[in-house]
Amino acid sequence: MSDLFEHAAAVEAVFSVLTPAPIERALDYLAPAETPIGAFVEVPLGGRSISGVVWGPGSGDFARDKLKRIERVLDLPPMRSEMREFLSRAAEYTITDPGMMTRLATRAPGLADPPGARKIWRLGEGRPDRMTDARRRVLAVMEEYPGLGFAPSDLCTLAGVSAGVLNGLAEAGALIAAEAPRDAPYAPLDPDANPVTLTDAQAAAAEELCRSVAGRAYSAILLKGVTGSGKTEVYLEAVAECLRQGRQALILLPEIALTATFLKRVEQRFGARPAEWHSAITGAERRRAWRAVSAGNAQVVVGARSALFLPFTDLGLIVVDEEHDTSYKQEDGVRYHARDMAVLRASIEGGVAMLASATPSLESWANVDAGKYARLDLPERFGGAVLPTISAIDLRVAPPEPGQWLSRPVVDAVAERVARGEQAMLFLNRRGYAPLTLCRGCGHRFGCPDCDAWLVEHRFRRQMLCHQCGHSEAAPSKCPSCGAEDRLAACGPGVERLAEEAAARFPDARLAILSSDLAASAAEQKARIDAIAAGEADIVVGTQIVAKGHNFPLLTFVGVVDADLGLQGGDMRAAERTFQLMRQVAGRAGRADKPGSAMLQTAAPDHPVMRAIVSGDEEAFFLREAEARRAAGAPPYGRMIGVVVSGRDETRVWATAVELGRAGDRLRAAGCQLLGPAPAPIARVRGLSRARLLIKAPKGAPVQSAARSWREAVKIPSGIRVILDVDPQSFL
DNA sequence: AGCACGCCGACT
DNA sequence: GTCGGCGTGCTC
Repeated sequence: MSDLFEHAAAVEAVFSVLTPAPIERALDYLAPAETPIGAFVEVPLGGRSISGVVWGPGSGDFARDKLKRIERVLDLPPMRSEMREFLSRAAEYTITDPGMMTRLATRAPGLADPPGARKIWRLGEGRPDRMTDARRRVLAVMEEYPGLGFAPSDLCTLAGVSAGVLNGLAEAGALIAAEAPRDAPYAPLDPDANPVTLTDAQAAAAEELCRSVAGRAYSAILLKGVTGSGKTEVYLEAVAECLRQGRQALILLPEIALTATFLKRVEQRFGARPAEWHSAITGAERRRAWRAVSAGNAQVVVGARSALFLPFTDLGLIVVDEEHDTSYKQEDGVRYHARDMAVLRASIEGGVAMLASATPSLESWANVDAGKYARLDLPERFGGAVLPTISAIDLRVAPPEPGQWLSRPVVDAVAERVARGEQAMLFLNRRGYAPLTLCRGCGHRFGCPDCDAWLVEHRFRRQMLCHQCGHSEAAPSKCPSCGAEDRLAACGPGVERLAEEAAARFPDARLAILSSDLAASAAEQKARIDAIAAGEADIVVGTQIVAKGHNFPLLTFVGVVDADLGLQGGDMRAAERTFQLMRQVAGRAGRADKPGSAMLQTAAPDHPVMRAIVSGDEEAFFLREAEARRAAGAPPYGRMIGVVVSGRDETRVWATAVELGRAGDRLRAAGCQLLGPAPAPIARVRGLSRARLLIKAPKGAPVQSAARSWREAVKIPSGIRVILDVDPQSFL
């Protein structure tokens, strides 16, 4: 009898399970019929056991008698349908396998472990008979934090001992094993803990944002505020409203380095520390955050782009801070753009996507123009400060002296600031001493042996470096081709050479150079920046690392040595990137009581970018750029898929026109439009090669399989990577 | 992604 | 004669 009942209870059904493997579709498995859709499970696959998510009812296209059984259902809340839809659509859009996308959503350690207690060590009364150095170190750590318990692994790390030492101490009673609750809860955040006083402009913007959040429905808003306008205070008001609504909020930051100070700010505003999520947090913290988000107990998460894949239960707001920042584009592994995925997720969750920036991306300008995003402006700098005045210096009219790079007006401006005891900055976005070295005897040019770039001389390091592939060699004393000595000529400037010129021009000024390769560590870099901010330099010579984040309160002048630099090289985004970089760099100059100024040395002052930077009419500029993109079918107006091919091999012919043509025909047959440049150059690539096939594909086109067949057709040799490059589009 | 199967070079 | 390189293909 009871046997019969048990059989009746164990009715099995077929489910499709998505595994974190690059398989195009979910696989069918048997499981008890009552297994919930979305359940986190373990399944057998290819002889081993891996995690998976029950994606839906079985497809039925695999013989039922060949199906394997789900091994285990994990003790976790099932993945919500919104999350499954998000992952499916994100995978579809980025042309990755849904399993690989799901992998991003299940990356937390110990998810399969039962919730419960974990073992910790506490300090006991006993002491071992024999005291060793290692034992002393352990006890010293314990005594430094009296009353605290330590996880075994943490204690080992802190004391620099192996696990055996702890066991010895435990035997002597010096350490006592105890249990601590796993995953301590996050302290509740109070939206009204520490309200800040806002300016009228801030208050008006905050009110509008709060209205959107209170609407509990999808919307996307571009919050445009110049540097120093107090964007953060404003969007934290929206976070406060989200808390009042009882919904979760996610704040994305482009760089991990920014999270520590940001967390303090949030803690200050809401009275408790929010959850933190990025690649640098510990395993325990990761597990804690994932579980708390999943249970709805983490109200606010501050994190990097990967935080988009956390299992929120009710996500009411996603803030994308510095939305134009290129680090939101994930380039390795699964490729996605966090800004666009944030908008997608908000639209599925019924929440608000808030994109904040002083220099919005072209995509966001275009989406505002198309009515897809609302726009809110914070026009003033906090405290009534004004933006620096920006002017262009026509290098054809005011050329620097031969062998020099600074024009008269820039030299005069620097001299004036230095004389007044203020700080001046010279900006050149090129590392090293000179971008090209050649022999005046025989004309030999120093090129990279591994790729097709020139070697850049780095005089401080006494090396020749390839900025493309990283190759380095010692700086030469004579020409390797003709053997001539003293005939090597450095062509063009890098920051090091610029610093040399500045030192010669201003021998009494204190000079500082900021370049990513001149600091041994991140800590040293920060120390250098802090020293400059504190006034320990009169003239700062720097590359683009000066453009981001760091504040230089004494700086009142910025001279851009070569404003045209970024416009070379046919990058689709060259103009908008130049605009953003110039505005960010120029924006470093000036403060509330002392307006700054910036000069851009350019050979093309009539170029639309230069005119836009000088006039400040960025909306018109970006919309014109967007129009050009529309004409080319480029993002954000067409889904653009590039097949990027790169490798380091010496490769002969491995992509022929015929083979490309076949793949091309398939794509054209599917309604795709192939845009140049076609990857024909691949056929004659030497060294590190990059070629790009741009495809404008209509929705639903079989791009994935076409790209695969292309890859198969061209018989790409080993060592060559083929990746699909997906550019952003707007959702809805 | 893993992992097994499978076909060509340098070794006990 | 094998060990082992990683190219190709499959996983319910």
